Amino acid sequence: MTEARGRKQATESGTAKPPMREAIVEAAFQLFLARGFEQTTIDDIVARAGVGRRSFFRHFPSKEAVVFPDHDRCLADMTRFLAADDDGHPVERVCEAARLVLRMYAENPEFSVQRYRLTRKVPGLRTHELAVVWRYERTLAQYLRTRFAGRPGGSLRADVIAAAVVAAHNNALRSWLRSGGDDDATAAMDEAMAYVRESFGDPGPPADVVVVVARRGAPMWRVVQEVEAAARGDSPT
Amino acid sequence: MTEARGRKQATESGTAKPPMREAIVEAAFQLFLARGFEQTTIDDIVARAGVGRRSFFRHFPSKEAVVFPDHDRCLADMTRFLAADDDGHPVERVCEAARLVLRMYAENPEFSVQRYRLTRKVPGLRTHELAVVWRYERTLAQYLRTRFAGRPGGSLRADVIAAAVVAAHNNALRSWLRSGGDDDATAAMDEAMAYVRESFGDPGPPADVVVVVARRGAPMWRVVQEVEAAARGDSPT
DNA sequence: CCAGGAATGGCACTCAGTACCCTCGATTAT
DNA sequence: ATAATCGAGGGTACTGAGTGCCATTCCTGG
Repeated sequence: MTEARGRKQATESGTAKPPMREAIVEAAFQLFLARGFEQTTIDDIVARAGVGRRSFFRHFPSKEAVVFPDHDRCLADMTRFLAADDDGHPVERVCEAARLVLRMYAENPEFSVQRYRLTRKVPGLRTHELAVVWRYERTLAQYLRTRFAGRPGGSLRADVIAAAVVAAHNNALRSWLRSGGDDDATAAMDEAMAYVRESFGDPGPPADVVVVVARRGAPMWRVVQEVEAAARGDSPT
Repeated sequence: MTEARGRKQATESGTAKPPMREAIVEAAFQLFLARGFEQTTIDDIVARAGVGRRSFFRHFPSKEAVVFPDHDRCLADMTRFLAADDDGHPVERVCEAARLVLRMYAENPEFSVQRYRLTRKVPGLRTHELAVVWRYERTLAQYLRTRFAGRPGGSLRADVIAAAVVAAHNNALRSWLRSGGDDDATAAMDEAMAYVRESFGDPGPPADVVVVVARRGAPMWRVVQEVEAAARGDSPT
C-alpha cells in the first residue's frame, strides 16, 4: 500500500492523474448500477473506494457530478477549439465543436451507455445533465454571438442555432446510446449536422437560391426535372 | 382569524385556490429578495408565512420549486392546447404554444422580473429553471414527433425545431425581462417566431426556390436583374 | 350528533454538503 | 541533517433540505 501510493509518476505525460478520482467514479458506478442512485449514499461510495468522505467532495462538488466526470475537461476543450480559429462559416464551426462532444462519448462506449441508462431513470441526474449540456449550449451561443456581432438579429440567431446544434447532437447521441453503442455514431451525427446546416444556410441571404435556365416553351417535365436536380445540388447539365 | 379561514369561496369559478400557497410564495419571495436565496431557510419562510414546516413541502416539492409556482399549470395548458387541434402547420402550432408561455410571464410583469433577477444570480435556481423549460421542450418535441411520424428524419426534425422554438422564446423573453418589463414583449416574440418559421419553412421542400427563365445567351446583367427581382418576391415580368 | 376524510401541524430521522482541524509525506531552506 | 513549509488526504461535528409518521382540526355527509 505504501509503495503503491508513493510514486506520482513524474515521468508520465504532463497530466499526472490521481488514481483516487477514478477509484471514486468506479465505486460509485458499481453501486449506482447495483442498488440505484438514490439508494446509494456518499458513505457507501467512499467506503467501497477506500477513501475518506471528505475526499469525495474534494474531487466532486455533488453526488450527481460523479456521474459526469469528464465534462469539465470536454467543455474546456470546446472552449479552446472555438477560441483558436475564427475563420470559415460559423455554423460549420459549431457543428465541429459538437462533434468534439460526441467523440468524448464515443471514447468510452460502455461507460456512456451505462450512464445513459442511469440518467434516463433518475430525475436528479436528468436535471444535472441539463445543467451540463446548458454550459455547452451557452459556449456555442457565446461564440456565435461574437461572430454575428453587428448583424440585426445576431443574438437571436446565435441562441437559436446553438440550441439547434445541441438538440441535433443530442438526437444523434441518444439514438446511438439507445442502440447500446452498436450503431455508428458518426453516421447519425452527420445526418443531424447536415439538417442543421441545411436549416441555417450559412451566408444566408434571404434563402438558398436555385437558378434554372430553360428555353421559353420548353416542356414542363423537363423544367421540373432540372429544378429537382438543381435542388439536390447536382451540377447543371 | 377563524372566520377568515372558514369560507372556501364555493361561489368562485371552478378552481377554489387555497390562500396558503400564495402566502408561502409571497413570504418566500420577500425573504429571497431581502437576504438572498441560499441565506433563507425553509424555517424562515414558514415562520413568516405563519404555516407549519410540513405544509411547505405539501405544496412545493423543493425549495427551488416555490420560485416557479405557476409553471405546472402552464405546462398543462400547453399540453391541452397541443392535444386539442391537430390541423395546420405544425411549426405554426408550436410557435403559438410558445406564446402561451410568454403570455403567462407577461401576466405578472413585476413578479417575472423579480424572479428573473433571482434566477440570474443563484445557480441552483438556474438549474431548476432548466428542468422546467426542458419539460416544455419535451412537450413540443413530442407533439412534433407525432406530426412528423413516418417522415424519414422526423424525430430529428421534431427535436431540433422544438429546441429552436424554445431558444427563440427564451431570447425574446430575456430581452423583455432585462428591460424590466417595459418593452413590448410581443414585438420581440414576433421577430423570434418569424425567424423560426423562416428557418424551418413548413412543408419544406429542400429550400426556397427561385426559378428564372432566360434565353440562352441573354446578357448576364439581365439575368442577375431577374434573379434579384424573383428573390424579392416580385411577380415574373 | 356522529363518523370519516382531507388538510394541517409537530416531531424525529436520514443524508447531502460544509467548516474546521488533524495527520502524514514530500520538498526545500538553513 | 534538521527544521519549516506545503499539499493531499482523513476525521468530526454541524447546518439544512427533504421524508415518514402520527396527532389534531376542520369540514362534510349521514
